[in-house]
Amino acid sequence: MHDLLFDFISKYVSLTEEEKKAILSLAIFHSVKKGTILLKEGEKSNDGYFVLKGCIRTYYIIDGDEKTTAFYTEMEALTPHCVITQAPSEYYISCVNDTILLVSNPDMEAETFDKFPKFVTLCRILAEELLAKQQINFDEFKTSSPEQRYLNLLQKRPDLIQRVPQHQLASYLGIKPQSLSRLRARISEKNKD
Amino acid sequence: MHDLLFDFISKYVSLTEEEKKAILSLAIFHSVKKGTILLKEGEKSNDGYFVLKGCIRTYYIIDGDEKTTAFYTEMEALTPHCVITQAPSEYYISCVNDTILLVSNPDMEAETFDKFPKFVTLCRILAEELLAKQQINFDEFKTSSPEQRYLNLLQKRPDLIQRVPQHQLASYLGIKPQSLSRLRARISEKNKD
DNA sequence: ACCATTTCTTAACTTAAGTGAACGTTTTTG
DNA sequence: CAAAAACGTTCACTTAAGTTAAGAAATGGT
Repeated sequence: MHDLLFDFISKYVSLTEEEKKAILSLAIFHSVKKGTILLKEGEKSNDGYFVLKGCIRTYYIIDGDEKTTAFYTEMEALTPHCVITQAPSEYYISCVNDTILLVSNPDMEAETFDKFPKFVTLCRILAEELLAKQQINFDEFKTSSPEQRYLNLLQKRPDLIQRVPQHQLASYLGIKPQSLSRLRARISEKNKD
Repeated sequence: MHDLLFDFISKYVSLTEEEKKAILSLAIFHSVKKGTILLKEGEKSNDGYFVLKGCIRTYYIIDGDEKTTAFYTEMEALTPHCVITQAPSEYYISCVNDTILLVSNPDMEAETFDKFPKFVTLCRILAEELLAKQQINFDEFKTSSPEQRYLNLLQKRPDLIQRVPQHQLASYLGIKPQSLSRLRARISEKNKD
């Protein structure tokens, strides 16, 4: 499990043994059961998450129903908006499957940043890279139809379609569950020919 | 013009006079005319942009027509995806209005980061903050209809509706120019009562 | 193994966005 | 200044998503 983490980090900066130890001494690993809610709307929290195994999602409750807006799987990081703004959260975070997480918080980070400036650079690069990736995602979303978005997801993250319930996928694609059902029927109708 | 920049930075970290001088000696200010193309699809570039005054946009050309996906106005930064990936750009960047830009590149940044570690922290915080803001934007986009998105824009960035042509706004809202026209007519019809 | 709940699909109907075309208006530019 | 190009609106028609409701299938808990 630790190797997964260090292999990932080594893509960005090289760590000494001392630095690896520092991470392990500070990092808090959590095993979380499917369905567990990590953060609720209205709550304040300082926890950031890094997914080592499994899948978590963010969702809103609007007019009584859930709108899932993002999924985070292996080697993806989520710093909730409320950690940045120090305001109550606008959304929920919960576990789609049994998940192993690394949980961080700003105090712990500040300490590490002081001792090992390299980590500031690591976080800067990660954040910049995520930002660019996120922008491309958003661009693709804006410039394509629900059907194209679904086909695109099928290509790029087929794992999600396996492990995530349809109604959660639907709002992720920006449509209603019934529309996703219909859209899938339409596609498999086309593929019959 | 410099004051604008330093006022902005001072929200995140405090700079000594020496550090301010370092920025000014490295920073390259550019005045750019409306319509100028800063980056074309297929080109490689290492330039990042920080908008001091005016407005720039990113757009794709898909099936022969422009799809505008983002606008950057005063005190907003854009690091093009191709700077991160070192691959040819997928999109164009051009000036919506006459604009004053601060242009940076990784070499220059690396030098500054060495001399003043404080700038690494500044960039980390900015990137993390932008990432969180961007996520909320994306969430709002996914969970609302074109009409809601337009009304939302009217509230949050009324300046854009003033200075940006309708057909650019339309793709930014994820719809066709004709649909935006109709949608606006629908809204003003409602407001007559 | 059974019941309750949640999830997924289907269908009929409504609403809004996409499409193609026409037309008036504004802006550009030679 | 005049012609051309770009832009915005409107309209009729097509296509796909939203809505409401019902029932089938899968899942979970005891």
